[in-house]
Amino acid sequence: MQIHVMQGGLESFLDRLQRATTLEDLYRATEDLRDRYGVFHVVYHWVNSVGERYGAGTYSTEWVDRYLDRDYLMIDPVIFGCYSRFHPVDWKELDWSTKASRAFLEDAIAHGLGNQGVSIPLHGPKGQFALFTVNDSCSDVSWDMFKQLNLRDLILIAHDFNKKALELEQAADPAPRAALSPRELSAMTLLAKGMSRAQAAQELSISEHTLRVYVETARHKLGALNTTHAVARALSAGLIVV
Amino acid sequence: MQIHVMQGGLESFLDRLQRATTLEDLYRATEDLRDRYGVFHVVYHWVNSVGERYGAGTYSTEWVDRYLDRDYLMIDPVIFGCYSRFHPVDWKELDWSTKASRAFLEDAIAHGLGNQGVSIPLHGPKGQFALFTVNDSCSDVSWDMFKQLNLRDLILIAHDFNKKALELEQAADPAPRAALSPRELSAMTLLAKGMSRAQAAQELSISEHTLRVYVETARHKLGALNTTHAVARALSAGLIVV
DNA sequence: TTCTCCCTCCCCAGAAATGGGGAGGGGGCG
DNA sequence: CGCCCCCTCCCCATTTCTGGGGAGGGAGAA
Repeated sequence: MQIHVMQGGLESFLDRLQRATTLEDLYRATEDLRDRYGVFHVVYHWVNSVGERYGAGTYSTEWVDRYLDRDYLMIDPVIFGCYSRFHPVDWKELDWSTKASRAFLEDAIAHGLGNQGVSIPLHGPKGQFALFTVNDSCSDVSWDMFKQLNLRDLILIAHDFNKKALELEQAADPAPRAALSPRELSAMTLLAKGMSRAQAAQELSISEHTLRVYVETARHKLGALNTTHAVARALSAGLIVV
Repeated sequence: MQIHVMQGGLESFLDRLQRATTLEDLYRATEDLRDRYGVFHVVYHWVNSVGERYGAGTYSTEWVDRYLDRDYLMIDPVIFGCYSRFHPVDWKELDWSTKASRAFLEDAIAHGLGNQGVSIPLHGPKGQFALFTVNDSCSDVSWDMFKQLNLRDLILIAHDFNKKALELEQAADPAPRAALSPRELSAMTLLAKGMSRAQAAQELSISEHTLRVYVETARHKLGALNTTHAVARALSAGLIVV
C-alpha cells in the first residue's frame, strides 16, 4: 500500500503560489501539486462574481472538451453537491443515483480520471464559487489514509488558490461603483426581504416618494436596469444580506 | 518577548469541536482557545442564511451590550472590511480614517480589548457570513511572530468552527423547499441579470405568458412575496448566480 | 397503465413600478 | 464659506406586475 504525502515543503509551495500572476501560473501550480502528491489529477475550478467560469487543472484537454460538449456541468454531482456545502466533500458522499450521473462517472473514468476524489468548496465574498479537487486511483483504504494525512494541508492550499484567483479577478475588475448610502442600503434590504415599497416606506417611517428616490438612486449607483436587478446586484456584491 | 503557540494538540481540539452540539459548546471552545494561545480574546461571530446574527466569544458581556446599544455594528471597520474579503485580515489593514471608527477603537480598548487583532472571514454556501477573530495586547513584533506561527492553524480552526455552526443551523432549519425546475431557474437568472419579462421570454424563445408561469411557480416554491423577493431568495440560497 | 411534473399558452382587472421632472434643509469636508 | 452628499417630499403619464383563473401535450418513474 503506497501512501502519498507531499514531497517538499508546504511553505515553499505556498510562497511560489503567492507569486503567481496569471491563470497559466495557477495551472502550473496544479501540475506541481499533482506531481508532489503523486495523484492522478489536481484541479482548481472557479466561477467569478459575474458567473464566468474558469479552470486550471491537469485533466486532459480531450476530457475538458468532452465535458463541455456534453454539457456535463448540468449533470455533474460534484458541482451541485459541493455548491451547497462548506467543508471538503468526498465524491462517495455525493448523489450518484441517477442514470445520467453514473454514465457521467463511467465516461470520466474512461477518459483518465481516477475512482477516488475529494473536492473542497470555496465561497467568495461576492458570490464567487470555486472547487479545489484532488483525484486519484487507489483502494478505499489508501484513499482514506491519504485524506487523513493531507486534507488539512489541502484546505490551506485550496484557500491560497482561491485568494490568488480573487486577486487576479480584482486586478481585472473595473473601478468599483459608488457606495450606497445607509438609507439606500436599507431600502435594498427591505425590498430583498419581500416588502412592497409601501411597507418598506412605513418600516423606515418615510413616504413612498422618499423611498422611491432611494431605490432609484441605488439602482443607478449599482448600474442596474430595474429594481429586481438592483437587489440582485446588491446581494451579489455582498452589500446586503437577505 | 513572549511568543504564544498553541498548548496541546490541534488534533484533540478539533476532535472536541466536532462533538459540539450547542452554541454554548462553541462558546466554551473559544474560551479553551483563548487559554491555549494565551491571548486576550477569541471570538466566533456569524450571520446565518436569513440574516440572524450570533456570537460566541470571550468579550465581556458589558462590552457586547455596549456594542449593541451604540450600534457599533454600523461603524465597526472589522465587519465591513472583512465582509468583502476572503483571506485573514489584520486589523491594521482596515480603514480607521473616520472619527467614529477611531472613537470605536478607543472605546473597545477601554473595555478590555487588545490593540492587536486578526479576523478570518468565512463565507457559507447560502450567503452565511462569519468572522473568526483573535485579539491580543502586545507589540507589533510579537504580533507578527504570533501570526506567522499560528495563522494556518487558526484558518483550519476557523474552518471547523464554521462547519460546526452551519451544521447547527442546518439541524435547526425546516425541511428544504421544493427544487426549482430548469426553466424556473433560467427565468430567475435572467430577471436577476436585469432583463424585463419580455426580454427574458424572448431570450428563452417562449411567450411572456409562459415566462409568467415560471416566475409565479418559482416564487411560490421559494416562499417569496413578490418577484424581487423571489430573485433575492434564489440568490441567497445559491440556486442562481448573477 | 397511471400519475406527477415540466413545458407550453391564454384571459381580465386592479395595483404597482417606472421614466422622467421638480424642490429644500442639514451636515461634513476642503 | 462653498460645495457635495444625504435625507426628505412631491408631480404626471405610461408601462409592467400581480392575483386569481383557464387549458393541453410530453416524458419519466412507479
